[in-house]
Amino acid sequence: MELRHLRYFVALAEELNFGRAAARLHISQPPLTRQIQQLEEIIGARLFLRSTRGVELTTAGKTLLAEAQRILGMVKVAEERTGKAARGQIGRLDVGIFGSAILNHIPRLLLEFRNQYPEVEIALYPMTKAEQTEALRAHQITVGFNRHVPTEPDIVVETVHFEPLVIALNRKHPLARQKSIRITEIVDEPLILYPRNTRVSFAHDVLNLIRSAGGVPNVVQEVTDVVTAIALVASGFGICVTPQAASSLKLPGVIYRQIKADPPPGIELACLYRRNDESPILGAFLDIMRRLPPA
Amino acid sequence: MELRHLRYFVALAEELNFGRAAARLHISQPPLTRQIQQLEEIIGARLFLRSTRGVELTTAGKTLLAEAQRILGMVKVAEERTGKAARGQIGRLDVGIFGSAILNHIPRLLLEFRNQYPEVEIALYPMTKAEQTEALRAHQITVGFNRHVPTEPDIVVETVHFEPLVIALNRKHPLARQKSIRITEIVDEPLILYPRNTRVSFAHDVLNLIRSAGGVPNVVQEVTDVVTAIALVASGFGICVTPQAASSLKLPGVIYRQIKADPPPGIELACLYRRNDESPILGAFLDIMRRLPPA
DNA sequence: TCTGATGATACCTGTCAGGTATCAATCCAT
DNA sequence: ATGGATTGATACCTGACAGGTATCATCAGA
Repeated sequence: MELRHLRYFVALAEELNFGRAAARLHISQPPLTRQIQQLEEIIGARLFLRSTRGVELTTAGKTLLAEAQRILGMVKVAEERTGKAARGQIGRLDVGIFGSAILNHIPRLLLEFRNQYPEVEIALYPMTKAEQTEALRAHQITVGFNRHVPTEPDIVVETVHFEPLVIALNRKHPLARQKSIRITEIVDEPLILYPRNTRVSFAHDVLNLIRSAGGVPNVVQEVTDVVTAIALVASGFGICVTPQAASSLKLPGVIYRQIKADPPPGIELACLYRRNDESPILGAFLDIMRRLPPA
Repeated sequence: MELRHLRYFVALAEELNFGRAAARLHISQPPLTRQIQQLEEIIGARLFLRSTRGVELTTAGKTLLAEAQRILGMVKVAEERTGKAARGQIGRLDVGIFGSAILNHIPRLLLEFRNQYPEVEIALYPMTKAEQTEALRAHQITVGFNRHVPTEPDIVVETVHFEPLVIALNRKHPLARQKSIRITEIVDEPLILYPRNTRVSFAHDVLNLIRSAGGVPNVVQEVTDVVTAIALVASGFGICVTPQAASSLKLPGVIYRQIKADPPPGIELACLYRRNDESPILGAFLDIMRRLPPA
């Protein structure tokens, strides 16, 4: 049996007249007669009762009509869905995220993707950087987000977003009068380090920055969250280096200053995916990611 | 798109190798290559990633695979179901029944039909004889059962079952010594008539029998149910003419005797259906009905 | 009885599915 | 490196068959 048989059958079942059905199918009447006869032979049952003033469905014909309409509908849906899948408009995007990475750029990105591809399901999996690489290789996730930038041959690492670091300091601090501050100017300053006890974070970058400027980090306090860190700055405990996003946290007595350096120190949010991944959903996602304007 | 495309696609998606898939389909490899290319053109999307050591499904291909398998499954089911419908193995049989008619032959018949055609749903509608004819014409029922035998040009009436009438009488009655009794012998006997107040019943037949034998019915009591009638016979009120089925009701002092006549008087259970009804379910039902041995 | 509508049949033709032969690309064993 | 084996793609031919035209048989209705 071929879909042609079903298409012809449905047309005839709806018109109940060979001539009209044939016209609707843009063929002549004899081929339609033959195809219907053939279908009846394939099924092994008479589907129509013919008379000189039209045709009528048999019980078997009525049964097949319902089935045929469902099948033809499914074929249409299958064509559309397959096309959509090819264009990345349906399916699922599995995203590996690394804890705090979700706080900055990513929500906007996912929101934009969801708006443009509403039929793509987005699944988020919190996992470490090592787990992300592994999960990518095992096809458990399609993209991973991470701050770190490792280099693996089969995994592409693409920078999504660069967020400069800023220095938070008390308004009474002498350096507060400057628009921007050099790292060398703060090497001896009492430092509030955040976050603490986290395996990989920009805290390491901050310490390295100071060391490479020839200083010895003078950590007076380690805290787990950025709010506490800034509160300590407000109280005059010391200064704190944070991502720029934290500067939206306005506490009395705290001001934020850019770091004067070339290139400016900052943290990079990177996106990881398989080098040979041809998935149209990934393509669509990367496309949006690359086009998304910075906040 | 044709089912051929889907069949070939599924074979290739499962084998992931043109040569093997072609062998499975009993065709050679080049036509398969061409049909798959054609399908990709119809869908407007690449379905396979080819390499020199086999093929791999794309995202679109994976989507289509699921759809195609469902569609091909449905086609198979549609063929089977249509064939079954043609053979009367699925569908519904709507039966009109007339009150007490259900008590005798019909349960056995319906049970036998259900055993042979378990996938046919049986619906019973109690209705009068007039309603049955009407319901048949309106295609609300497929068969009706009735005691009466009207003659309508478009409705076929077929006798299902003939049940002889028997005479119930007290063991002390003089006629009780005979094996069988003539109608002429009971024309003057006190008669217990049952059922009463029923529009169409064998009670009329009983009265007509007596009248045509030259008697005047001597009705001493009318009762609504057969148990009361037989109880009155046991008490010696009179005799009663009942369908043979009632003789299973054994009360002390009551004996049943056949009626000697040619043809023997009795009641006919008839089956009604539309003369032009070609429904295979009806055909199957009538077939079973005609073959069913008497109780 | 004639007419117009219906579906079926006979026969022709062009398309296309499927065949064979062969190629190009890649991998693997030597 | 290199030849053989394996993969999918291409070129070209052929036969089956879908679809065309012409026509028939049947039957309802005027």
